[in-house]
Amino acid sequence: MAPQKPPAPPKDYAPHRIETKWAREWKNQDLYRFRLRKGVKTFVLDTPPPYPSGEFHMGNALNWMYMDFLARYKRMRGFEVMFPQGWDCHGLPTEVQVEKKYQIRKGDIPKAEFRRRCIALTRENIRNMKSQMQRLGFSIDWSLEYRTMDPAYWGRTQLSFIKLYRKGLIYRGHHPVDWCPRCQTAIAHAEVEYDERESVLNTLWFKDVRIATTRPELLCACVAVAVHPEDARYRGLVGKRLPVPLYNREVEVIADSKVDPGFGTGVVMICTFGDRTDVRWAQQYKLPVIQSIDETGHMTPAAGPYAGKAVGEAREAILADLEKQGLVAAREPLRQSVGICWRCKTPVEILPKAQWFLDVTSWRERILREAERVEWVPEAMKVRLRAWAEAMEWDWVISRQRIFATPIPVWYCRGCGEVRVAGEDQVPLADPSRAIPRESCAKCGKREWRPEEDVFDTWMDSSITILSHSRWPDTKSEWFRRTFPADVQPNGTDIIRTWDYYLLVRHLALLGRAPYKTVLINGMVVGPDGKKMSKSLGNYVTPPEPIRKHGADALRQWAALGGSMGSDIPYQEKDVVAGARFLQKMWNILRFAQPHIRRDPRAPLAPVDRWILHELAGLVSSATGAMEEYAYDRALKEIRGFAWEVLADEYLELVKWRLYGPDGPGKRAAQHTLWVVLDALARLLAPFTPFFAEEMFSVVRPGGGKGPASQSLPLSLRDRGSVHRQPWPRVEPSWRNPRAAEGGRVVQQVTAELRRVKAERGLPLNAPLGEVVVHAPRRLDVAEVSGAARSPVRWSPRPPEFHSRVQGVEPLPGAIGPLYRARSPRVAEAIKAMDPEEVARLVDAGQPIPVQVDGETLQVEPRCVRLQRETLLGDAAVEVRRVGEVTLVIPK
RNA sequence: GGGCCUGUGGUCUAGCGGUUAUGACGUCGCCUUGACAUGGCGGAGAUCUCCGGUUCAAAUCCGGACAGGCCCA
Repeated sequence: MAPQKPPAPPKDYAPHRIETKWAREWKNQDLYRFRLRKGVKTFVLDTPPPYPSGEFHMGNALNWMYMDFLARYKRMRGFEVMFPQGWDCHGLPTEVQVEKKYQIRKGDIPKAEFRRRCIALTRENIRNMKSQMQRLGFSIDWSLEYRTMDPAYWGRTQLSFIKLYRKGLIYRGHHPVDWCPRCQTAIAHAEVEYDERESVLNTLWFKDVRIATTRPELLCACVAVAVHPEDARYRGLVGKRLPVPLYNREVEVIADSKVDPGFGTGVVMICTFGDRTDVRWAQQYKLPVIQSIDETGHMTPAAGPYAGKAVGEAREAILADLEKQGLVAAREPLRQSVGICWRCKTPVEILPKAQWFLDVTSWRERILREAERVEWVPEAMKVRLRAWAEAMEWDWVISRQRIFATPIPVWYCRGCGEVRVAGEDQVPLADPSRAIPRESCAKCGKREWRPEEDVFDTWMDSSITILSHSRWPDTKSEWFRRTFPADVQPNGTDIIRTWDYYLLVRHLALLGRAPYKTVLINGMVVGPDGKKMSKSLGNYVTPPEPIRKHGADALRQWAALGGSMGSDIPYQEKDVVAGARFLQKMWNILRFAQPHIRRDPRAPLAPVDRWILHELAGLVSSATGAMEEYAYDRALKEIRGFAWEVLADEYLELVKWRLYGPDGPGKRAAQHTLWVVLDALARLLAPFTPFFAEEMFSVVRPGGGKGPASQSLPLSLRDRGSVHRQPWPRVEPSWRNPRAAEGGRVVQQVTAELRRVKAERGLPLNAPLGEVVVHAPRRLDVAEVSGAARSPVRWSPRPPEFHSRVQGVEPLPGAIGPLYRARSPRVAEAIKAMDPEEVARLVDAGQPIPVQVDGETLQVEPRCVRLQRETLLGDAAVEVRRVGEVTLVIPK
């Protein structure tokens, strides 16, 4: 069959058609499958599993786009890349969604049924999010997909619990915990948010002492009163006992320097527990603990007549009674920050509860030391983790009172309360109540066991993701050795104190080593107004909208160019539009080039060909450097700049005359050079605009990996190979040729200048100018300039026939400073004061310039100055232009 | 209240010891030239938040002030 050219591409780039086409092809090819291969280095990303809320938001998108740039780049650099994807399924938000959807409370139906509904909803949400992720073109290996709600996954959560328990790092204890009365569960310190709320500061009479409190309902739990030890007003008070109003009790007055004498009256009551300071004081002074609030946020019998009332009601009732007895001295509004539940925004209470804990406080130093050894990008983010780890004063509460979560595999002896933890061979254990041990209690001999009803904190699941995909606990296998620890842990600034911290703690406890080598931290997406994106502010945009309007490749460019790694990125549609325009420009370049490109390595290159290859070499090395530093903004900016300004605006204009001209060495050189440049560009663009790059690659190499362009029928992706399986461009030695490149650069500069002259004269680009005389010290490729400018050109080595006058001398601080240090300003002044003609004479002769400074004569080297020359017109019939060392004379 | 980060043309942003201070969007003028008017050429527009200091030299380093953001209390 005769060779046949592929049909000409349509005029407008249609991102949807192209992107969906390649997405489909890639899916069929299983392009991103991770395999262990002999002699091929692995590169592992441990990706944070998103919570399947049903919506993949812009912040997720930014995070994953960074991961994808990295994964694609590393793959092209020859690594076998593991880019897994998982889902952090368990958790309160899903329980709340299910309650809403079915109009029930979770206690209304059997737990197993409730769980089934949670699973069904999660599946649906995952489906939605997954399709959004696929539309963005992430090179995820979906065969590694995991869900924390699958037994294969949460079995590992249980196994890790068992192992840590045996190591003595997990214990059950009776500790104050943060408790959400609405969700009726303990929550971790990291799950407590703070919110400024309006409340009332009440000043109450404790006999003749006034005490300020925002929570009078805690009077029944008041166990002491505290003042600052140096507060002169209360010196006599310390050690005395004061009666608690309404309750027939007396408490001691203690002195502690943590009391702020400026707050209220300088006297505070200590209640178990109003806040974290109360917890500290109760421990320090061994105060009794009175639990006044129950799990549902109602007063306990300890509150006496107020028992059973909700906290808010109790507060009002107590205040009313205090007023009646004249015990309220003052009431004033107060703005204070209140700890609230991250999920439902209900103020949290601190309650003493029996819970499971993971020890993190006793080996804090070790955690800090390991964090120090990890590479943080950007570096400053390390401080956040360190500060968080240092401030950790409570152990991590790992038990929760929820339904949709991993069960804690434990039973308690009904006789003596002895704890029995499941054996490693019993996991995954779906329901401890259906697997009651048959053995009798080793301690008391009784054979009745009460199953644990609590479940694990979701972070217990999600902080072992990497163990799931490195197939722990089989730590001996090659698979494990080559996939653990992860090379990069990418995530946002917002989850450093949770995700990065828990991952570190967990793996240090379990395996004695950090689970990642590098932590890559991205900033948050903010709205166009610079504020955090939120639905209530009306600046909330989700990826499908810009994708529908401009395509995924355009949105990906916004992510890459938005700013440097770690900085917050404003979402602005105009940036996405700019990305779409770039692709349209590239598309036009490609449409122009397609009939011309042809691989022909033996064609003798012209100076401009040398020049663009030299520029390409510079682009490849700086883009590579930027990619290595995760500086995606810099890399893409340079690639785009090269394609638009160097290739399209300059090179194409320079070689059109050759490409349109008759066949010959010059034409073939241009065809080949164009092919080389486009082939490299397709690969450079691949990490950022994977869909477009694939399309471009299919145009550049329709006939397969090495084959020349436009010489055979287009092959399928399978036969040709994907651009995403190609090596990242490297600088070919033949591209580096500074001397030849310099000749080409002069041609480019001269031609650009002539183009400017035409533009200024209102002439079309292809209009002739009349004979142009180019005065240049080095021989010039006249044919090239002449061809590109469509004008006769003559080269003359002699300086032009006009006189050039030296206008001034500019001292160069960069050369003078290091040589003359403190005298530099005076040296520069003295040079400026000299006769420019005289300086020019010396400089032209290559002789040092004698400069008088501080009564001394310095011999200043010519390289310390730059001459400013002015060319004088001989007669008015010509226009004179200077470009570097070159002078152009153009007929008017 | 504490820690960290950031203040660069109208807007967003790069640069982080000697640059004519980058680019994008916007803006103004000229130009339909055989890939592209979603384009080309040219222009206007920045005392690099302010005040001190270090240095021959500071947008860049140090201190302080002011403003914003994030995280924590």
